[in-house]
Order: sequence, then C-alpha cells, then structure tokens
Amino acid sequence: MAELSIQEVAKRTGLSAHTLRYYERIGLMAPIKRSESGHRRYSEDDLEWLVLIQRLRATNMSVQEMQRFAAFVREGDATIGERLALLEAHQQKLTVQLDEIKQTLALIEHKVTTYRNLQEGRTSTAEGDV
Amino acid sequence: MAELSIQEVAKRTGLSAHTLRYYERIGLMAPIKRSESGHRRYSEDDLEWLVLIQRLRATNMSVQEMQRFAAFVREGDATIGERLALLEAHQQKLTVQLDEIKQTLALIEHKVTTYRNLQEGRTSTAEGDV
DNA sequence: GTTTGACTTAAAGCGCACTCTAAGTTGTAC
DNA sequence: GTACAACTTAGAGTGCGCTTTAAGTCAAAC
Repeated sequence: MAELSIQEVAKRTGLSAHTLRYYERIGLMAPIKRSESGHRRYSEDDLEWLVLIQRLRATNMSVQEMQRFAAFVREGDATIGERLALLEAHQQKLTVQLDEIKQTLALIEHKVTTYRNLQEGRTSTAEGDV
Repeated sequence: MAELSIQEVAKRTGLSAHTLRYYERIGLMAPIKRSESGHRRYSEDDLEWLVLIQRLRATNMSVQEMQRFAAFVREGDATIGERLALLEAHQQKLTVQLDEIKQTLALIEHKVTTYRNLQEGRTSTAEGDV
C-alpha cells in the first residue's frame, strides 16, 4: 500500500509521466497528494481510478466525457444518476462498436480469401472485388 | 448504374463533399472521372471502394494505412502480398479491440449495478468502488 | 558540497483527420 | 438573360489528445 512516484505510476499504467500530469491538470484526476518537496505521491485509489480511465479511453470515450464523469464523481452521491446515464451511453456506443468490428472482420476475411486465391493463380474473384 | 454527383455520393455514404474531395486529394481514392464541365462523376466501383474505406475507418484504421492500401491497389496484382499483410494486421488489431470492448462492457456492467444499488439506498458497495 | 537525474510549472508545439473559406466557374429554373 | 445553387481549387483553420520545451527546484550518490 505504498505511495508511488509519477515514474512508478507511469511504468505500471503504461501512460507517460507527461500524460499523468496532463490528466491531473485538466481535471481528469483529482489533485494528487504531494510529498514535502512537492512531488506527486499516488495512492492505490488513484491507481484504480487510472485503470477505469484507461479502459474508457481504450474504448474511445472522449477526454471531455471523462472529465464530466470525473467531475460528477467529485461532486458526490447526488450525481449518481448522471454517472449512470453517462456509463449507459458509453455502453450503448460499445455495443455499436462491437457490431462494426464484427462486420469489418467478416469483410476482411472475405477479402483475405479472395487475395489468397489470386495469389495461387486462381481467378475466382467476384465482380467488384478489389 | 448511373454516375453520381459528389452531393449524391455524400448523401449515400454519409461523408461530406469536403471529405470526399479530401480523400481524393490525398490519394485515398483514385482520381474520379469528370463531366465535361469538370464536375466529379462517381461510378459504382467508386461507391464500393468507399464502403470498404468507411468500414476500415470506422474500425480505426489510420488514413495513412489506408493510403498505403490504396496505393497497393493502384499498383496492381504484384502487391497482393502486401495487401494481405496489411489486412491481416488490421484483423489482428480488431481482435484486440474486440477483447478490450468486452472487458470494458463487463467493467461498466459492474459499475452500473453498483450505482443502481447506491441509488436505492443500499450500501453494498465494495471497497474502492467509485 | 557538487554533480546527476527526477521532479516541478506554464506554455508552446505537433500529428491527425478533417472542415471551412475564398474566389471563381457552371448549370438549371424562371 | 439573369438569378441562384452546386460545383471547382488551393490553402487556411479547427479540435483533439497528447507531447515537448524551457526554466527552475530538489534529493540521493559520490
């Protein structure tokens, strides 16, 4: 349950120290605790929050939307309705994304098959295939 | 099998006329056929290509990568190996994305449940939940 | 005690993918 | 024939999400 320096957190999360400071500056994270000398000391809770943030970013939630979410969290339990709405909106987007990826994977598989046939000298290419 | 104006293509694809010109300018599309007056006339093949392009963009292939793909297509059958490699690389990325989305959906479902419980006044929140 | 390297801030810079503007030409409707 | 919308180009502008720079402070190692 040690407190971590910005470099240690960078290493653990894969984010750069620059990005961590940036996230704090724009309010994506609450102000991080400081050592006597003014250096950041990250807590376990900070790390957990970063995991969530990274999951949301990795699935294309915009920084702006995450800022809104972070602000709601700081405002306390009165904003649980808003947080729910935000998460459910993202959930909705993710199911759409999931579908798009599946469709594209199907299309790619078709193209790959076509290309493989072409490579082997067959000419079974359907019209319009590129 | 009519030839379409840029506005008609914009309507059909959901891309803006600006974006269609931009795609042509940067070589994401081969030069489009022109009418006597110099206006673009899109063919069925152009539309099909746009469908592929849009699928790839919708699943986060970079414009740069699509440019490389488009260039290979223009170079002809000698580049089928390169095209295969490119598509398979994207396929690979998509399976990773698929996984990330599934993980995030699971995380969101957990949070949503937690928030629902909080809203109903229960306090079954596990440690560290936000 | 001084060097070395990690830390701090504020602010500027960057790459991406468009998006818009300006200035001019064309085509259809009346 | 004249108004008006749609088209053309080259180039500038925009928003996002970092990323880098500059200038300085601090702390552990020698």
